[in-house]
Formats: sequence, structure tokens, C-alpha cells
Amino acid sequence: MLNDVEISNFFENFNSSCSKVSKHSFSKGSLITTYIEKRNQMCILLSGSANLIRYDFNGNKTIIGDLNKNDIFGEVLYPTNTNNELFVEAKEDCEVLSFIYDNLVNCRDIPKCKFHREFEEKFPILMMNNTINLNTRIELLTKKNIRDKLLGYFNILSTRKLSKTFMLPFTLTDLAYYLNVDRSAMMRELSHLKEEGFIQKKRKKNNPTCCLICRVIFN
Amino acid sequence: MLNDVEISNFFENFNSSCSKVSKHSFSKGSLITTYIEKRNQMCILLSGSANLIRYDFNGNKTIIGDLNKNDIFGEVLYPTNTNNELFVEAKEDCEVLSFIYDNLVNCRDIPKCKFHREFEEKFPILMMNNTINLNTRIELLTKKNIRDKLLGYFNILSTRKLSKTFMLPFTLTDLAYYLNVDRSAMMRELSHLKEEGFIQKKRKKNNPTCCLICRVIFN
DNA sequence: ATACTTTTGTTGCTTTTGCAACATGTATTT
DNA sequence: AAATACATGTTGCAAAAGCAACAAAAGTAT
Repeated sequence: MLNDVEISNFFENFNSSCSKVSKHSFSKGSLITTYIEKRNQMCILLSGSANLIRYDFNGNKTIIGDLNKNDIFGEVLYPTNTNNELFVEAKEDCEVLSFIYDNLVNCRDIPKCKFHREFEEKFPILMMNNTINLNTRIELLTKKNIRDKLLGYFNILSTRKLSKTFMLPFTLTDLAYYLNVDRSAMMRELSHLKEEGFIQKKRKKNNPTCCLICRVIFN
Repeated sequence: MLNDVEISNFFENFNSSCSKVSKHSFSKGSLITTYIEKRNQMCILLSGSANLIRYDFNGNKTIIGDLNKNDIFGEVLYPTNTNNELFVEAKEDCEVLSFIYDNLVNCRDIPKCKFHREFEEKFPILMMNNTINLNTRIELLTKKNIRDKLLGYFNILSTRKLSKTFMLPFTLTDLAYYLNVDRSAMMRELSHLKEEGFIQKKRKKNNPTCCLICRVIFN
């Protein structure tokens, strides 16, 4: 129903006929945007992948979200007054559409420009996907311990790829920031899972974004 | 921008002219709905408040969400294959609109019925509010310890009411389920916060949904 | 008023997680 | 090839959180 195919290439060939929408490219590792209150920015990730990163007032890092093709992000979707610094960092080379979200009729052109017509049509699907992603994230964060967070996340990746073998979209260091746990405690738990035969790890050479292959055995 | 007032009474006087939409009343404590895969149900809470509750395979309870007026919920917004039981329970007497979400043009009437016209128009605002709520929830769940979860949540309630004095929408037992922590550990932390002067607690007699008033002193 | 249920409040003990430090291994840069 | 930076892997110890059990208070039903 909420089929990726429906929107997979929708905004891809977008040409900035509307003055209110801009398309930018970002190279791996660069800063895509920061969340600044009251600017109402919204973005669509056209290609590549990125992390939504938070630093709290103590400097603690958390990877709040893992952004992929067709995901929407931006400060307009995020609560204000959190006293945190949030920014989006490219994990791979990325293409991004960005614009100011006021409402769905913020195009001044008559008739509406191509982008705003398409956006208005696809907005429900984009939002529904985003909502399911956020609820999936909440499912993960509400697991009671590190082991269940790991297995829960591996289960998501496994289901998504329809295979018990898959690659992590994070380094292990970043996985700990994503699961919101201490890295060394997570490594300890990974060792236990390996000993008990729940996972196998294989290191892959020269892969820029992924560093492990997990062969997960779920019950 | 995403103003509650805009939609505050929009669906309130809805009359079921469309055969695909139904309005139901639920008394306090009753079951509003369960999340069953592939039914694509979506609901709007017209009045009252409710909890979205999850029981995992081990019987662990978590309050996934706290639903209030104009909030949307339903299995169509939630990931499938979680091996969990999810249901929505009325905290107060509730009125709920429910329908099947296929897409935004699932009304067979020509011209579209009043509900679907209004829903289509208000859908973006409903979804944006929902997204901000979910991101607020993620902010809370990614706090590193019980103390910060408590203070973070009190800060949200305080900001929402524009007052340092506010009531909890949960019993303390349910607050622990909501913050996803052990109740006794949470009580211990609440005692510390009280000793250190961060909060004051006052019990209120005969209040059905709230049991405490907290006078929170933030730095 | 009494019995019963639910919620609050507390504590000792155990388990889990976090912290700090460091060794090793793998990429990247010069 | 050497130097540097970053990621993985491991450990001892400390701190935090979970578990179990129970008492007291408040709310509800009879």
C-alpha cells in the first residue's frame, strides 16, 4: 500500500522551476543542514543516505535517525525548545531538495509549479512512511536491554532485505549512538551473541559505509 | 503555524454521511481498538484521552503513546511484524472517528463526502502534529538515565501548560511504563529529585486521571 | 463501615550498563 | 613506507537500574 515504488523516482528529475525550492548536492561527510528554530525548513533526500545527529547540552551524541532515499526531514518536523543541537550529516554523497514548509499551498505561481503539484500529491505517502519509520524507531528504543535492541535492529534489517545476511548501515561505533547505549557495553553483548550462535560477523574490506556482515539466526 | 486551533473542532460535529467512516463512543477504561496487521485502520480521537499500550512477547508492558484530542492513531501508522500486541485504551470517556485508510481518495461518493473533503484538507496538519509528537517521544526515550527522562518529561508538560505547576496525565505506575523504566527505580529517583528541591509533589483527591501536582524548578 | 483493589512508597540485593583505559586492527594521508 | 586517524575489541571497576518483596495509603465496591 505504502509502496516505495510509487515515489521512488518522483522528485528525482526535478528542475527548480519554482523559486522557493532548491536542489543541492552534498559530498560524503559534509553537513546537509542544522535544525534552527522557526525557519520551518523541510527537505527530501533524493539520493544517498544521512544521519540525523543530536548533541545534548552535555555533549552526548545520539544518532536520532537514519535517513535514506525519499525520506523527509527538517526542523519543521521536530519539536523546538529541546536545548539540543541537531544536524544532518551525509553518510554517502547526497542530493537534497529543500524548501520552506508553510502549508501545502505555499506556491505563489498560478497555476502551481510542477514541484508543488507533485509534492502536494505525494505528501501523504511521504508522511505515512516517515510516521512508520518513527514508530519503528520507538519500538527499538523501548526494548528493555542492549541485547533486545541489537536483535530487534538486526531483525528490522533482515526483514527489510528479506535475508538473514545483511550489512549494517553504520559503523559499530555509530550503531551504539543509534541504539543509545554505551559502545563497550554493546560490544560485550555482541560478543555474547556471537558465542551463543545468534550472529556471525564478517568484516568486509574497503566498504565505505558498512563494516560488518551479520548472519543472524532468529528463533 | 501548526496551530491546534485550526483543527480543534473540525471533526467534532461530524455526522456519518459517508458509509466508510464511523463514529464511536468509549467509556473510561474500555478498549478502543487493537492493532491487527493488514486492516489499515486509522482513527481520530475527537474527545477524551487514551493510551497506546504494547505488550511484548514476554508480557512486558510499555505505554507507547499518550493520545489526546485530534491525535491520529491506528495500525496503518505502525510497523507490522513486531510480534507485539498493541491496543488503545480509553483513559477518559472518548469519542473516536475510525475508517480504513487506503489513500486520500478512498471516498466513493461523487462529489466527495463532507468527511473526506475535510480530512483531505486537514490531513497535513494532523500528520505534522503527529510527527512532532513522535519526535518528542524519541527525544524523551533517548535521554540517558531515569533522572533526565523525568526532568525532560516534566519540562514538556510544563512548557505545554506554560506553567511550572502541572498535573501528570498518568498515575506514577503508568508514568514508569511510559518512560520505559522500572517503577521502583523511578520512585527512588523521584525521591532524590524531591530531596534536592527539583520538584514538589502534591496529591490531589478524587482526580480520575491524575494523581500528582508537580512544582518543578528547572535551572 | 468493611472488604477489596489499586497506587504509592521504600528497601536489600542482583544484574546490567556505563566509564575509563588500553591494545589491536584497518583505512587514509604524507 | 611511515605516520596518523579511526574503528574494533577487551577488561576491571563503579554507577545505575531492575527485581522482588512488602507496608502503607487511597480509591472503589459491597
